[in-house]
Amino acid sequence: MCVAAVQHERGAVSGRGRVASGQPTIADVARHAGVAVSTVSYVLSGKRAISEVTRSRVLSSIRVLGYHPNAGARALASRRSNVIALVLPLRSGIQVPVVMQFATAVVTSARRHDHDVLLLTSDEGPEGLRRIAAGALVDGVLVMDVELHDVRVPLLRQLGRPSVLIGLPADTSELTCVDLDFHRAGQLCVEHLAGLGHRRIALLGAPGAVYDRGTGFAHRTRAGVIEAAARHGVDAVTMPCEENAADVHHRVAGLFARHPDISALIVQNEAAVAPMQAALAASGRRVPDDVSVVAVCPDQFADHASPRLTCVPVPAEEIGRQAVSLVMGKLRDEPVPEVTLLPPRLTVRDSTARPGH
Amino acid sequence: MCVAAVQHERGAVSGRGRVASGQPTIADVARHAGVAVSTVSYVLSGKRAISEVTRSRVLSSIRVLGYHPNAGARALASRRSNVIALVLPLRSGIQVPVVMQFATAVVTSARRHDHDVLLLTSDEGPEGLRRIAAGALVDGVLVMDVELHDVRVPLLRQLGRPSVLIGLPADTSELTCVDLDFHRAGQLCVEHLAGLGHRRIALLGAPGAVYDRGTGFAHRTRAGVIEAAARHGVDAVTMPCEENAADVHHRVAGLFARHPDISALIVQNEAAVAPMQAALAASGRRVPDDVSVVAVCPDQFADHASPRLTCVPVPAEEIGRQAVSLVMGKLRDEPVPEVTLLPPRLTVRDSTARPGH
DNA sequence: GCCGGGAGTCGAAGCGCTTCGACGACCGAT
DNA sequence: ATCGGTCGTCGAAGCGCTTCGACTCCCGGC
Repeated sequence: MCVAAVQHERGAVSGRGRVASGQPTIADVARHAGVAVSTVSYVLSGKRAISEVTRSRVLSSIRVLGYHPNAGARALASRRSNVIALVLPLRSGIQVPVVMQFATAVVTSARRHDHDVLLLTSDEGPEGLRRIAAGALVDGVLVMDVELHDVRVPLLRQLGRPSVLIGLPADTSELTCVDLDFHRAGQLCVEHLAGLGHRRIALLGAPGAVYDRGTGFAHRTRAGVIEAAARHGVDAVTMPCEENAADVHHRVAGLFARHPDISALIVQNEAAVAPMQAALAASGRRVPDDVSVVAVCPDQFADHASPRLTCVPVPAEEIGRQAVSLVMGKLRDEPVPEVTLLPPRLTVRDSTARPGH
Repeated sequence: MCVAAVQHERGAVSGRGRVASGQPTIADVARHAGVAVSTVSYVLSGKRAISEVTRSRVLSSIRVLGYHPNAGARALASRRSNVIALVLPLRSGIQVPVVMQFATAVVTSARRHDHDVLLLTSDEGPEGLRRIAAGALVDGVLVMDVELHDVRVPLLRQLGRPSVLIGLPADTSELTCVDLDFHRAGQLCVEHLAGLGHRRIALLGAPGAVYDRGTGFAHRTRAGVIEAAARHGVDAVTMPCEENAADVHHRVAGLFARHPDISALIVQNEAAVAPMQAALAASGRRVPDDVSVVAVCPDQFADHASPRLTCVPVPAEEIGRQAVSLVMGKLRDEPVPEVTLLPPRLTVRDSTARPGH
């Protein structure tokens, strides 16, 4: 009906001369549909009852005009940006594919909750978090690669915005954390190997730097391995392991020199798997005939290796999904558990067997 | 001076009863510093001259109150969100570490330009782009993993927001694109090998799916290899290559069965490097004594392999930085080149040598 | 026939910021 | 003295949206 008027008003008399953005606004939609601005808003948000006839008229106007609500205006008025921050690590010792899977899962899940994801790297440090949160750019924060005594933890506590940590700091009070139960994962590996009859095993863990900075998952896996080994009467040697072929070779060689009777390896470092296989082959040991191998790594990776690896998959996608739904819960003021530990499971493939044939 | 008044007004008489957010606003800063709101704004933006004494008074009030400008309000008023979108691929055949490096570089560079990064995955498709851009959530868009005939390209052309593509579509008119000069990279590999005296070489390329969907870099590398091979009188066989050990083994075996005299391999698929080394070792061929290997992959990866690989690094960081500074240029309305191709360079390491000793 | 109450809609008041025009003060040039 | 011009500052008008009353119908219960 009054499309012409709309055009006229926007074209000629818009504001005090500022350039119009070209995008239709909610007012344009209201005019086009012959309703009040607030009605359009309620159609979109569903926060008040709207008659079916009005609703569909508004929706069709929206479609006709190609209207998309302005994010800034919406954030300002509603105090919700519909964006969550994802803080990713980018330093050494991270498992790139795991991080990537995780990020992907977070973005996908966030979209399902009608949120977008703002990407931060942890090297901006606490200041970046504060900027983002205090400026109301994001409604909530997901932090990955949390250390036992992470400097960001106190900040998160008093930030006034929902946050979820991926990984466990030493003190989880007043926080929300998700992670794989790495302690249990370590146990599972040992139990599997012990069940097969192995009596002397080794854990090739994460790079040294990861232990040093107190990243929880590395410590917890090691603890699980040691604990279960003791419980099953298995001898377990553990050592960190860098991500390059040279160090892996060196470690493996040294390991068998000192403990020739080791019959199984647990590998936590995905990047170490291939070099380790090479090293074993070079020393004339076959998998699984001479040495069994269990990996803690993405399932797909283990499946593509040769031989296919028995592994405890890191369910990056599941963790990502959980993390998102936990922040969303907190955004709705629902109570959420302080710590969510996902149960690991062990997938048996071709790299483990009874020792000594 | 009037801190008490501030407290009082915000505490008791704030608005019509809506809860105050707790964050200080620009009005609080203005009051605290005893100046007008606009003056604070100009101190922050530098868009008008402000006396030194006023400026420092305002800045100190900002520090005292812990003021952070509200992103939504700023975006609304200035029509700038100071956020750029980064569209990442998450499908098969992508080189995860490269993507990660790239994302990292983008975030870091964006921060240097006072922008944040919103992460999108390409599986939301064009609709996601439209939503983000039309809703003014972002000022500009970076799109990775562009195909030759990408559906998003027409959309980007008419989006009304600056965008930069990483990778080259078939038609680059009215666009801005950055990429490594993969054609030249292919040539470089061949030239290096030809210079060493190799006469029969093979390219183990990207996974088949990557060629099929017309991702530029794979085609361009292959073209460069073929072209340079012809020019140097070298026989070149090219074939796609999946990312799992089984396919690599199979490819390598088949290759040498058909062409026993091949003395050098070019590998484009980072994930194929390790399995390929294993396959060569299994067939009793040593690198570089029996077969030379050149990889197109991240430098760090090549340096950590054993033997250390001669390679043409993919300068993900550099591309990321370039992409960001190109969008920033476009945001400032500066003219930018349509296509930016970064020159590749070849790093000689231990995996290439003259053929037949 | 009257009242209470839900359903459906509207108008207007912000949300916190940027930016434009205006204005006083002060300068040097006429 | 007078005029024009900077410099520094202020006030106010939005930016496009959400949300809170308030208002009008209309229906059922008594």
